[in-house]
Amino acid sequence: MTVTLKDLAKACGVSVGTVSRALNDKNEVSAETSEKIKQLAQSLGYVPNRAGRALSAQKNLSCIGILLPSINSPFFDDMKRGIDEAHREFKDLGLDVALVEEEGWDVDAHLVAIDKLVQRGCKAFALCTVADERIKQKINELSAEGYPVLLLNNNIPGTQGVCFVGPDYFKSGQIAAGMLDKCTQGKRLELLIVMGLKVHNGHKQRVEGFLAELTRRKVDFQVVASVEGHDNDIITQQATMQAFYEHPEINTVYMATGSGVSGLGAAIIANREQKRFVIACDEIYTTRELVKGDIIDFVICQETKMQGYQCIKKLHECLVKPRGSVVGDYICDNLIKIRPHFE
Amino acid sequence: MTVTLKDLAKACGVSVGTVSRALNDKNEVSAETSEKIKQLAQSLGYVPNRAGRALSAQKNLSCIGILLPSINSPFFDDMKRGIDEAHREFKDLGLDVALVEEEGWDVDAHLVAIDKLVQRGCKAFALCTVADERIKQKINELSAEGYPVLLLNNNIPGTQGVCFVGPDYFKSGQIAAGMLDKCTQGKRLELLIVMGLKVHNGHKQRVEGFLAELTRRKVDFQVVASVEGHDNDIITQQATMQAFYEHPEINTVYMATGSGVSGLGAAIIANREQKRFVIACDEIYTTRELVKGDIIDFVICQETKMQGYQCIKKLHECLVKPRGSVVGDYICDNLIKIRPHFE
DNA sequence: TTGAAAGCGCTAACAT
DNA sequence: ATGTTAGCGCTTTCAA
Repeated sequence: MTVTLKDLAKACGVSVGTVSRALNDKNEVSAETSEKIKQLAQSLGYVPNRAGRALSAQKNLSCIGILLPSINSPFFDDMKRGIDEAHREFKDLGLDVALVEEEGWDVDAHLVAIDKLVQRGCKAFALCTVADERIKQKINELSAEGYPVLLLNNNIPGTQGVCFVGPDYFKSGQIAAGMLDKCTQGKRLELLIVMGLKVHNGHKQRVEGFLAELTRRKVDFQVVASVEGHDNDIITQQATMQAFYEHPEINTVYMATGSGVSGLGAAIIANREQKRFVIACDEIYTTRELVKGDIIDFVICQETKMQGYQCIKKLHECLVKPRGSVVGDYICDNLIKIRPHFE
Repeated sequence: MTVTLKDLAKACGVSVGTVSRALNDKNEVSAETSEKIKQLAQSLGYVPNRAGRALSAQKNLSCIGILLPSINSPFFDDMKRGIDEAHREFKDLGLDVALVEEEGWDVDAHLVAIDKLVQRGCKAFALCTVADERIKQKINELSAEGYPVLLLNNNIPGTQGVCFVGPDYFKSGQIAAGMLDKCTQGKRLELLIVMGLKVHNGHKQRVEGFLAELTRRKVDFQVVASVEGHDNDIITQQATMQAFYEHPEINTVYMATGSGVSGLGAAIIANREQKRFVIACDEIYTTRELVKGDIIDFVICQETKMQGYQCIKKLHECLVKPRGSVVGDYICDNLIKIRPHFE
């Protein structure tokens, strides 16, 4: 049979209350007994029972706070679906979820949003935000106070005691390059690269991975133009059309961001007489339609829904597990999708 | 606050015991009260609390029985990892798992294995087996007795009251064809198709999807040869080499099964002077190595680990939910993987 | 600093 | 057919 608190209590000659307190680092227990109990728990292979804990926690259930820059951004739809699903699943395990949505990546707005979550009494945080100094500081503060903080989708180097749930952007770029190499064997590539937001590390890393892999594979290529779409449809369309106009030799397009893809689509369609190979990133409704219409050749997707699901699962783990135990990153897969995927 | 049994009891003017019995269809409660209680539960949006139920069930926890033809088949390694993970996660929710492994797809052996699981007292079943009449009958028997039966990886049409966890094989073939079309634009394809086992529906469906999609896309192709590898490395190698010998014009290979891929690899390497485009299925160690070595161009994978995880999650749902509620299929994704995925 | 005990939601055994 | 109650593993008050 599995080891319970009661077993430990009996074995140690103390009460269950004391064992519980020792294992949860409540500071009302003597260092000596605490040590003895922990050692015993270790050697007997004690694993806390989630059901018991959940039931007990039911009275004052703990809340996870999530920040998403998801307003007017269909990219986050699937992620929210994943969050909802996990929310439903973990509710009866004593967990609640508070979601705050922002429009875009404004640092001040994000700081306010985080404070809002704190004020709501959240006990753990999943943040999809940017690598800004003040944000970093806020994260480290929360972390120092003992709150688990998880970075969602966009990693922020230089932050403490957190884990990351999101894709490997560099590899995403490498995979795009690998596909291109397979599909255009030998042909010289005249490239247009469409970048997204400057504040988003991932978009940059994708381009780096993309170029690194093209180079490593000795693909014959040249970056003819590189434009910034600012994750905006109109800007993306204009910038792309101008690039096509100035550099009609462009025969390949790599778009390193998911947002603004409608603009890309419009630009390609307007220049349809010239056949170009087009790679996009991330799966939203528009992208699917463009792939189905053979405007985009393939998409490198991230498992967005899974990210939403996992960030809750991970934080639940943090809250349930004994304090200080490591919770690893969840690096999701880069999925290549082509037309049959969407039909 | 969430609705509990106690709330329902109070609202109905009966005891919690009666409510519990009514909701779980124990036949010791009058049809009348039962109906009333169920209606109220519905309208109040009662959702049973997993933690409470799990804790209560802890005394006599229910066991899930799994049958896998996994002996000497690395394809199932990841699936077993997924099963282990889910097993660990659901243990403290009152669930146990019994795994019976077989070598290959022998009907008699599988029937014996299923009986073994029944004798062990399993309350739900996940079966990776074949579409044989006796097997179907056995499944329908179990189902009729009220046991949830889930078909894992290989669906069996004509079975009752079950759900399926596995890939869309037809689409897998379509995707292979789509990729081929993208990568070999315009070139005429002289095809070798390597089939797997006759008893496995999936392999057949892959080939069907593959040919259907090539045709739909008006790809210029011809199936020069089609061999059976019987999921065996030696046979696959010999058959492939002979096909290469008899039809040196073969410039494309589609292997619709995961097992026997070492044999395919050996055959390709032995004929390396002729460049051929090679598509394989399913991800095992050997496949990864062959992709890294540029012997295989890309692989269409199924989410094997996820299948292992989900079959337990689904069956847990079946056991926990009120009897008769529908549990949908889990159709996993077809993942295209190329070299950067494995590096 | 520790022990004792209540209670979280649910099921099953026992009592009526 | 229905009510009552013990107990699953855990946390957290309340006493000591």
